[in-house]
Amino acid sequence: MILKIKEDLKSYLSSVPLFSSLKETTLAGMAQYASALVTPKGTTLFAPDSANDKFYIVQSGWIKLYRETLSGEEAIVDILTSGNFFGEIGLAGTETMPYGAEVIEDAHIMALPRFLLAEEVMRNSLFGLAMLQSLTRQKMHRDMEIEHRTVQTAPQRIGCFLLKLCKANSEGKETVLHLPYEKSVIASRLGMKSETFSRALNQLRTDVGITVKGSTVTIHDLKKLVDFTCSACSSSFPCAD
Amino acid sequence: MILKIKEDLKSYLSSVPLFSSLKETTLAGMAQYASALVTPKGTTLFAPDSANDKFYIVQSGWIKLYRETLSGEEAIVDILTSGNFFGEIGLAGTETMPYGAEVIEDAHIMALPRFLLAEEVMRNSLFGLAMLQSLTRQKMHRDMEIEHRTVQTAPQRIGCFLLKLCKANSEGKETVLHLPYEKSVIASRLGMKSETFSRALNQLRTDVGITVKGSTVTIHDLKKLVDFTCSACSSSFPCAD
DNA sequence: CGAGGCCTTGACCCAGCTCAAATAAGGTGG
DNA sequence: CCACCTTATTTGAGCTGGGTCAAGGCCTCG
Repeated sequence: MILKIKEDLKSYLSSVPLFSSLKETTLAGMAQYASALVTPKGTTLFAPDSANDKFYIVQSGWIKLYRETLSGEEAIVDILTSGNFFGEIGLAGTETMPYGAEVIEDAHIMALPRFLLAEEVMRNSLFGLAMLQSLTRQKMHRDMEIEHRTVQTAPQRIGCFLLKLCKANSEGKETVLHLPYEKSVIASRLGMKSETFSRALNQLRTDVGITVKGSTVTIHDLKKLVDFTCSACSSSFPCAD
Repeated sequence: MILKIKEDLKSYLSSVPLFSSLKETTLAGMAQYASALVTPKGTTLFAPDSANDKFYIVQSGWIKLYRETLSGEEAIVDILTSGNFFGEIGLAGTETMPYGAEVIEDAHIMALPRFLLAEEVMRNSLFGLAMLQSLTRQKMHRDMEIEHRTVQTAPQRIGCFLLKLCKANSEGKETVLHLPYEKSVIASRLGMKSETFSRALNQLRTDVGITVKGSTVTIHDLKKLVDFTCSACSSSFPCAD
């Protein structure tokens, strides 16, 4: 399922914000070791608790990071897309990944051996700082996540998810957007079952006026949605992402 | 409520694991700017969303980090004790803290201006790496937290909490331990109401044989507790903390 | 056109929440 | 050290959001 293609890895790497402080020669060195993966939906990059010494950067598509219990229950930890990275966990000395990674929408991914990162952190403190900032921000998102799951209802969590999707084009009375991956995955990402997701979406439809047709959602009154959603959150729309 | 005492700040700083890579002179420099706070239970160090430019290291006692919604609901993000730190969030450029910090058991805390950290990260990449590892691990804990709240029942979450408390002295058939802070805070930390906590603790008493007297808990059969608790988790006791 | 995946709906259940009241546990001043 | 007040914890009763189980509906792809 995993193809490797050789093209201009270096130029891609240089376009990744995280790597903006890297010198040309460093990027070239990394490109030597990097591989580009073209992975179709359904590909498992690695299983939970498997050994792994790579660092991944998502170029396009969607990747799900998840943990699962002995009894087979799954908790989605995060869902990543273009520009996001994962696998940095090994920096803390862990040899195995505490989560698994699966492609949920056809993706292009770049993989680097992790030792390159550690080396670069030691050599280039600007890069270290960039990593630090990124992780700090990620940790904060987890905190938000925990808050959301504690204080928000299912329809509110969905509202929050929709709002994040339309951040960019928040102007105009009517916003049309596209759910980026399967509803059942969104449900699980938001910590609910898909039946609940379905019903909660209906509730949003009648209560705050959105229209759902397949994976297309139209928000007719943004303000109404914001009021409904953010009333049970510590930060309000447009919130720190 | 906050007293400043001048004593040997530097020697304390040098004993903090996070700072193990710092040179004597650096530590001395930091000590110049550091202040030691003696804070009684109930002290608010800073409110959610307040501006703050400090980095805190807990020497003793317990600190609660929390977020709260407009309607006054509170979600506890983390509870910290000796050796833990917080306030690093500013490294990511945020000027305000997305959470508040309150002392929940009399504490000694060290505060440093945050710019010292940023400086040191730039100067000393070993320190940068240490921060990075620490944050990586913290992020992973958040992931665990999210998993726990999704897949574990209330009694299981309590079991998990108890197991963490007796990690150190896990030998011996009978383990006696002390709840480190108020039950209502533990409840909230575990994402449940205190009524639920109380009932769930009773359930643990009858189902896995523990004894509760005030804030003292006796575990009569560790294995039984582990079996009960960890069956709905991706990692088993003694799990990566 | 048929098979297999998603998604939705209905019926019912239950863990955990809410409201209210009774107890316990500290903490304070005398 | 005691009486008193305040705050934490426990318990009871009843409710409900979201889960479970099972049956269709719908869409995609071979």
